[in-house]
Amino acid sequence: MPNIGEQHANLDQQAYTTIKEMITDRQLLPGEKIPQEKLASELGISRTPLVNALKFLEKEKLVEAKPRRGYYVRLFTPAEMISIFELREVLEGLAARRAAEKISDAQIERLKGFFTGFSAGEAITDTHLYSQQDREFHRFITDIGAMEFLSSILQAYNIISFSYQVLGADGLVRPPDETILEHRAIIDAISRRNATTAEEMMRRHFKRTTAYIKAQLAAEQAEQQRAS
Amino acid sequence: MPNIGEQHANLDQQAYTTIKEMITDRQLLPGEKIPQEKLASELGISRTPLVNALKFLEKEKLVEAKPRRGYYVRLFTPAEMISIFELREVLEGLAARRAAEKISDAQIERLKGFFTGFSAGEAITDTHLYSQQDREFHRFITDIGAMEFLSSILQAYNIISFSYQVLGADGLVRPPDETILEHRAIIDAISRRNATTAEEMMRRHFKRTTAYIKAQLAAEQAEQQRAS
DNA sequence: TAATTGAATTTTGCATGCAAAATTCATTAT
DNA sequence: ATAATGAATTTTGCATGCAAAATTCAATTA
Repeated sequence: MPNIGEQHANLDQQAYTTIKEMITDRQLLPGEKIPQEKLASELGISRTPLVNALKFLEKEKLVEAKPRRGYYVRLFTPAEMISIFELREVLEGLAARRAAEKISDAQIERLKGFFTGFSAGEAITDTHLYSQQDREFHRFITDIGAMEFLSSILQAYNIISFSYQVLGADGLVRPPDETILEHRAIIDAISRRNATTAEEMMRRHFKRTTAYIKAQLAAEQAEQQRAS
Repeated sequence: MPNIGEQHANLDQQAYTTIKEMITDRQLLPGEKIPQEKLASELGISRTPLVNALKFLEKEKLVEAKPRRGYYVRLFTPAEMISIFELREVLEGLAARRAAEKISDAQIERLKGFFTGFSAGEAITDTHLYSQQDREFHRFITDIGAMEFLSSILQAYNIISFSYQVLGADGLVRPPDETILEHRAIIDAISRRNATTAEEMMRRHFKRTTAYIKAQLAAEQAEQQRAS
């Protein structure tokens, strides 16, 4: 579900998607100035749709406009990273609640299929696969539970994908052995169509992640203090 | 806190604000086509910033773009109206929780000043005043509690102001005698800096409003059914 | 009279032009 | 050598131009 010009392939949308990818793929780095003329000609378009795309990305906080000085790729602050997870807590909590209310039998089967590759007692070694399933899992639930506005908020603010900026190389915030139990609890609650518990479990999942990030940031700061 | 080009008065922002007001003030009516050339010259600007503003409003769902056919003022569907209140439930719930954690002594005094004009036992007759305080009340709490992203989401999606489309002439969804107790419970929880209760009370407040709207819509539909 | 066709007009989507602001770079002064 | 000045260049913010698409409207036909 694209979030600006729906489907009709206009150049704004095209530029928007491309630049967004360039930022997520780290082709454009935080702090870097975005060269309008250059990028436009690279994309084979004029400055007009390029600038439109940048204006959208500005609203999503992916770039920063410095008036009369151009657009710069933005770096999220620790406070913002925490905010993103606090928002995901309540928004995905809502999505989980609604998913439990709306889910079909077929979708329950697919939901139960997540994380089956990882057996209960054993330590999880394939963190790459786990990370991938993690994202798909959250997306699956929000796709089912999200109604008007919710999905576009989660997408427009790039909350889901950009949450993954605090992550380790494997693309995970917390170790899989810790999160898999929470994921299973969410799957269980939604499968039983228990809306209240589903929301509760999703929120608990994010609360723990938020706490983890806060602790990590505190540790980092202490480290920096010590180094100076 | 404006939500596009921060403060530096650019024409995009100016057009954005003006059109938004024209929609809220019902100078532009739902379904109506927005005449670009005409509006631009009325605002004394060219089509460029005007169209930019429309693109932003499209993302906020206030207008709808029909490719190659122009922009139209949008009408919210009943399903969307309900979604808006469900989102406010979780978002303002989060804001209330954070407000309880962050609020200063001076702010507590101001918070306690809300709805003091309405005495406990008596029926509320000045619905206009109540409606105004209602909005200010919610805004006060979100201003205190909102962190990065939250305020811009609440604003960008126009959730607060546009929730007031289902309203009666007085600008209220539910009768004041019903909501004032809930408002007082929220004030109380935040003043006691009880974050959990504050969130709980705010959510309960919205849950009831959502239920009320759903009931009203169901009644309206039954009415229409009967008429045909 | 109502429906159909097509030419004239309007409007959209995007590129380009242009002045004002910002930046760069060479020159001069300290 | 570093700092200060200002001219040349680049870049931004917005208006305007233009082709393609859509709409309007008059003329024609059924």
